[in-house]
Amino acid sequence: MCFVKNLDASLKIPLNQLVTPFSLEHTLRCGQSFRWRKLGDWWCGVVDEKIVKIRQIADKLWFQTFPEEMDADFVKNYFRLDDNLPHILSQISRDEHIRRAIQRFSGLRIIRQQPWECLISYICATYKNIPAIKEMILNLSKQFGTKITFDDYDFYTFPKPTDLANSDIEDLRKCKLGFRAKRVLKTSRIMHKEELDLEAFRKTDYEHARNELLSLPGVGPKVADCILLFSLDKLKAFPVDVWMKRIILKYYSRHFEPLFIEKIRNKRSLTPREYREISLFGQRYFGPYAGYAQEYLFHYERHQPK
DNA sequence: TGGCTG
DNA sequence: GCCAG
Repeated sequence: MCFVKNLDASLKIPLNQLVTPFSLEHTLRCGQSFRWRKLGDWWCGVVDEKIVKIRQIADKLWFQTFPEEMDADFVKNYFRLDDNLPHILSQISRDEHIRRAIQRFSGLRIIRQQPWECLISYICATYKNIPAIKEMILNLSKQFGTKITFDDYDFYTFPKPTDLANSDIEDLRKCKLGFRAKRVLKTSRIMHKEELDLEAFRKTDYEHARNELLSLPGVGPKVADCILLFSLDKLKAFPVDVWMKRIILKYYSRHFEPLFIEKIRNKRSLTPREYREISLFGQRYFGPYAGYAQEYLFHYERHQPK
């Protein structure tokens, strides 16, 4: 077990669970990111060009990065430890359903992902489940990224825009992207030409950033909201997928017209108008941190026995 | 509103 | 879940 070296080789981040509640496990298992796997006691992921190896023991976080050594601020930034979670949770704590989810998954945080990787990941996520998405992202990284070996395991960095922009559509298809290949290629070319500055959207408002994202091939309302929430600091974004629809039908139907509920009940996907109505409800009902509410409800419902 | 890669 | 028709 040479992989599990002793903790002395790691940096420590003490967490005061009262002020900074955090659960690494819930945060990495809730399906927002596709790049982490658990090896022994450690979670391992690729962030930027670094391998990050991290574990939590009670109120302490231990981590190492490779090849570049990163400090605690890097980890704090990635896991949004700067969010005032107690305050956020008190804000979204609107009813018994969300309170149950918060209790069950306390410490779950939204991750601050890299916008470019997040963009491509959620274009790929269209009409796919989480394991399939993880596989696509891994395939893309193996094919177009850079291999880094750490603790006897191989990791691959996520390809740069130029790598995908200059790729052959057939090679993208081989990564099991299917009809998403064309969308990924087109969007990569736009990003490669730097026609859109994703990072800049961190500072602009939600509406503006969203409209810009919607201009990209493969980015509709749901994908845009995921990118805004998971990588662009737009915590009011309220992505609506099949799970969120189920949650609305199960717990929140009384907030909608009966006719509306009937319409969405039996069909597979929402029209843009229906999407908008549910998403706006989420933002109105849960407030400026609606995205956090969405994550807690989503993760909670996915763990409910059918 | 249906078709889409496997 | 997005996009073409």
